[in-house]
Formats: sequence, structure tokens, C-alpha cells
Amino acid sequence: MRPSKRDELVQEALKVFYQNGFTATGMDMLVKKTGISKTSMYKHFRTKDDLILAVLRLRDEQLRNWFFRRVEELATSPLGQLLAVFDVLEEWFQQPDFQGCMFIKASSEFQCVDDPIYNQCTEHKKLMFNSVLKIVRELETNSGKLSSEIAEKLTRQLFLLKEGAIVLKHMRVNGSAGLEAKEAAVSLLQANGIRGV
Amino acid sequence: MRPSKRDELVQEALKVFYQNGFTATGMDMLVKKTGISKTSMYKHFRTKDDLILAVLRLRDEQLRNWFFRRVEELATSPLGQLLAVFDVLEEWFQQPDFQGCMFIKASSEFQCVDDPIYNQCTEHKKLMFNSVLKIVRELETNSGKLSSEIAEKLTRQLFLLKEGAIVLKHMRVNGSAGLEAKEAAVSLLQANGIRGV
DNA sequence: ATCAATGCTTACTGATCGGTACACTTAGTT
DNA sequence: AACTAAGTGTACCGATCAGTAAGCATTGAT
Repeated sequence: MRPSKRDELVQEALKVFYQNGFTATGMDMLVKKTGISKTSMYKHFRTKDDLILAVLRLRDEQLRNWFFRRVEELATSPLGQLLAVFDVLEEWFQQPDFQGCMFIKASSEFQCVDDPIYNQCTEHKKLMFNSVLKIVRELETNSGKLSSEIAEKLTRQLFLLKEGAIVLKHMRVNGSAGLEAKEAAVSLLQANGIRGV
Repeated sequence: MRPSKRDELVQEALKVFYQNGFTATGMDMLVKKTGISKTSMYKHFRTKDDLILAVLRLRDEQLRNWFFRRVEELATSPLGQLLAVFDVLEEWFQQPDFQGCMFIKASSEFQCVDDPIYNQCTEHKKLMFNSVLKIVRELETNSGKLSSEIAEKLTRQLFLLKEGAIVLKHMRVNGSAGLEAKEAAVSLLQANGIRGV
């Protein structure tokens, strides 16, 4: 199996969609920017929406893998990893081509509840959430393990910080959103009696 | 001065853009949905972008006025108003036509840093931020007034929660995002030694 | 050597895009 | 009654939209 034009197309389309938006990017622009012929594109994908779905699939995989691999590189303990989540967030923000979260943006353009694109966006967020939740579940309070409900509530709160940081960074309202989110996260952990923070 | 077709157009266009997206909504669709002729539209606005800017201007005014009027209705003390911010947020989410934040969505479609639309979106967020900051500045800790830096940092943290709640509610990842943000806000206030919370 | 798969180029479809031209109607002012 | 401002409907502009058709070049497997 060759690396195949298909993968090449999805990778390049990802960049263009990310920087230029989905609706605003026409197929002809993709031809121009990727050098791949339109005929080839439509041999691999029946519609533009199918291509977008493939792009989002790739992005989901890329981002989740990179994100939590970095988290594991930065820390081993549950508490350390939880704080590292926000360090990696800040790393993401510092990448020169950072342009917000592709899934938040895609769900802004495809808002219809039964649109497959919209649903794939929510799916990504839920997967991210569960990965954070997994770390939170391993945390310990001064009186032992967190209860399941407390762990989920804490995760939802931390997730609010994370998503807020993404949009405020993208909108250039808060330049140090990642660091600020981390500080707030520390407060939330302390408020929940997490050991060692 | 009659209520004027212009205002009517902007109001109706707001609804359509909000539910349907900016790029995805064509001028012909606006004609159909508003009943206003295209000739009239282009007599009031030179381009579609100008119309969008007017729509965002109206939305900014509408939302900020409504939001902080509700906050003042719900509480009088600074602390009460700060918590009320998240109650009003939840009220917003419960409105049947809630479809996320128009400015987050617009800045997702118009990402270019020097696009007037993008800049108007960031401006709105900054105005919202300053209104919250004004409330925070009136808070007192156990040792008196907050320092200016602490007040701003606390506001930025609270703002992360607010924006995160908006996107996670819009993406149907967290159904009770407003309430959850409020709980997290309480923790952050306590962590900063705010009196009475 | 042949065959099939894959990709390319070019040209095209009908629909829609943002925006304009023009002739007409309506209402308010003087 | 005459004029003006503001609205309408219709038809149109060139450009672009998503998607298709046909023919040729390249390549790898048999």
C-alpha cells in the first residue's frame, strides 16, 4: 500500500479548511492548494461533506493522540498529568499556525443537530472529556478516592476552563488563556480537597 | 421617523444568520425569509459584510443590555451579581432558540485578523469582559479590596468558565453547563478569599 | 506484453453566489 | 397636482459553487 493520494488529500485539506473555514473553501481552491485533481477527489469522496468528515476524523485522531501523549510525557502522577493538560493546552496555543479548535469552528458552520458533521464534532469533545475524566478518576482526596459523581463534576468544571481558554485564545481576548486556565484549575482542585496540590 | 425598513431588515437578518450561519446564508435567502427586496437591502448596505456588521452591532447591544439588566434584576450586591452572571447565562441557554454565541460563531467563519467582522467579535467579548470586571472590582476579600491585578486575573478566570459553558452547551456536551460554571465560579471566589460566599 | 487501477487535464453542467439595472408603485410633502 | 423618497419585482451580470464526463498518461501486477 502506497501512502496513497487519499491520505495526502485529507492531510492537505485539513490545513486549508483549518485556516480558511469549511464553507468558505471551495473544491476548486482545494485543487489549487493541494495540486490534486478534482476527479481524484471525487473518486475518493462522494461529496464535499464526506471529505470534511474524513478531515475531522483525521484531526480527531491527530489531536487526541498528540495531546495526551504530551500529557504523559510531562507527568506520570494523576495530579501532575491533570495540570499538564493545561500546559499542553498552552503549547498548542503557542504553535504558530494555531487557529482555534477545528471542531468548535465546524460546529459553528454546521449547526443542524442531525448533521453528521455536527455530530462528529460533539463526538470529539466527548472523547476528549472522557480522556480527562480518566485522569481525574485516579486522583485522591484527603479522605481517599473521589466518588464517581464528584469526579465527573470536577472534570466538567475543568473542561469548561479548557474550552473557554480555546475560544478566548482564538479570539485574542486572553493572550495567556492556557496559563490562566491552569491557575483556575489548581483552585478547583484545591476546592475539591485533592491531595498534594 | 418611521421604524424604517433598515432596522426591520437587520433584526430579521439577525435571526436568519444566527440559526443558519453567515456564509451559508445567501442574500436571496434573506429576501425570501424577510420579504424585503434585494434592491432595498443594497440601498441600506453596500455589501453583505456591511449588513453582517450591522447585525453584529445590534446583537452586541441587545445581548449586553439584556444580560446585565437581568443581572441587576437578580441581585444588588457585587457578590450576588457575580453569581447572577451565571444564572443569567443559564437563562440564556434555556431560551428555545439558543444556538450558541453569535460572535464565537462569526469569528469561526471570518478568522482573518484584519477582517472587520472578526474584530467586531473580539470587541464584543472585550466589552462583556469589562462589564464583568467592573463587578469584580467591587468585591471585597477578608483583608479589604481586591488589588487591581487580582481582580483582573479573577475576572479572566471567571470568563473562561463563561465562554467554555457557551460552547459546551452549544455542542450539547454539557447540558447543565451554566449551573456547573456557577459552581466552579463559587470555588474560584472562595479560593480568592472573597467575603460571604 | 498486457491489463487494470489510479491519477491527470480539460471542459462542462445547472445552481447559486454577491451585486446591479431598470421600470414601476406607493406614500408623504409642499 | 407635482415632486420626492423609499419601497417593489424582475431580470440580469460575471463569478463561483458542488459535482460530472471523456480521454489520456503513468504505474504495478500478472
